[in-house]
Amino acid sequence: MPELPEVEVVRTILEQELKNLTIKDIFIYYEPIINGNVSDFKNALLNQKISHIERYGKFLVFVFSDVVMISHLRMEGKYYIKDKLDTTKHDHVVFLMSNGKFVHYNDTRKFGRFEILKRSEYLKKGPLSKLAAEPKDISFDSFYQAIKKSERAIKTLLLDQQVISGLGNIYVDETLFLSRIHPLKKGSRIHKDEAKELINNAVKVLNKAIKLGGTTIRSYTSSLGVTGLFQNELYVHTKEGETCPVCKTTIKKIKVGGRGTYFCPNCQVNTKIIGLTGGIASGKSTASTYILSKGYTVIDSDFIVSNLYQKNQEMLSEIASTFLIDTKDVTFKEKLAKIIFNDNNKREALNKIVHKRVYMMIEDELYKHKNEPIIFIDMPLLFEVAYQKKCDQTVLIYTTREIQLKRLIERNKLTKVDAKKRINSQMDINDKKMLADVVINNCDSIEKLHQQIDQFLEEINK
DNA sequence: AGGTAGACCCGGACGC
DNA sequence: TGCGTCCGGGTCTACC
Repeated sequence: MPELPEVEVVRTILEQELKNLTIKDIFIYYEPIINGNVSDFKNALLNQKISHIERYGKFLVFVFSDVVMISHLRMEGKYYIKDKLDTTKHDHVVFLMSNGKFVHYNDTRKFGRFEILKRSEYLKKGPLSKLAAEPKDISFDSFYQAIKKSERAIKTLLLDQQVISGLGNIYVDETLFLSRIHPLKKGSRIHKDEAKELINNAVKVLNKAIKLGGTTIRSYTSSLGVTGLFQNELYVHTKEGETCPVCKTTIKKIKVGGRGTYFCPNCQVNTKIIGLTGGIASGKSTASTYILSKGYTVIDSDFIVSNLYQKNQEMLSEIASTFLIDTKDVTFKEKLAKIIFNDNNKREALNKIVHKRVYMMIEDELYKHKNEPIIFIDMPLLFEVAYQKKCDQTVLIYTTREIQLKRLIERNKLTKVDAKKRINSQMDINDKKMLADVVINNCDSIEKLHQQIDQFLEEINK
């Protein structure tokens, strides 16, 4: 199956053999292989001289003076150059060249396609206009933006020629394996550093394959039927049931976007993200401490926030200029709290400044723990900021409003009025109950709380 | 509207 | 041998 490396080998050799030759005749044996009108196709090419041959992703482009012929080999397209017309069962198009040689296009499954476009617009119209750059040329930002905004599986994204071009099924599996990324991981969850690794590894995989394809091609003399040696160098693709070369775990096969997908379940983990939340004074911290003691990573968003307030000068100066307060003042946080608790617009403005930084730090934490199958994110305002869409599951630690109020007054030494205000600044706990996937009732003893958590942990590990 | 999943094309390989 | 099923790159279509 020709992928970018094979297509590049074919391009090099075809250009070598056909440059500056003129097409003298064309024989077409299977018409659907031509996109558009067949006689237009012939007329456009007859007596035209090949100036050179380009390649974009897996597309070959034969460039003539006024037109180009785009050729895609799809699954099994091959070119053979022969001294006489010598068609076999799967030859569908033959070009007679001005040096008397016959260029045979052979394609067992007839998936390949030809198309004629004007030389002046072939990059603006047709299949090449939508093609993204290939790994070695792609701008990191455009690639990262494209995957970041998508909820599609990273495997599907890497196969999408509009996201990055030149990678086929085999190369994507190999690239993901080298990058230690699960094929089903959502694009939006790919960390910046992972995106960099993906590009680097894709370049590596392709270069290696070009090298190996290049060595095979020398054994072919007049034909260009490229098979390549890369299949001997695969780590995971087609290796279902064999052991991972890194960790000896059995390689698994699944389907992603209808494509057979091979990966190592130990090296390539798709972390399950569980959002842990609760109303203020609902017992969420007790729960998260317990989960932590069971060996799970719990990312504490409150801790991240207080860290930002202590250390992130850039954020502090943004707050200072937005709210016109002195962030070096020891009572600054109390003053800020007062401002936002009485003004929804101001609270939103502060959230905007703080949240984007919190999310980035959470992503960094997730990346640090990317090999763990389950990670909790402890976030009091999870539903308020709609973070559930970034989680696989949400757990609410629930108590009644009455217990919440009582605990808050005792714990924070607040007046009833102030405690109520705090509670009211959050979403109603009963509304949260509706949004949560799992509700853990903490109206009773700590033992009962632990018991329910144990049960939950058992379930998610099934 | 824009993103996404699935059908489609085709014949060889493989399992029963 | 014969029949059914699977595979796959890019495009098209249908569906939210």
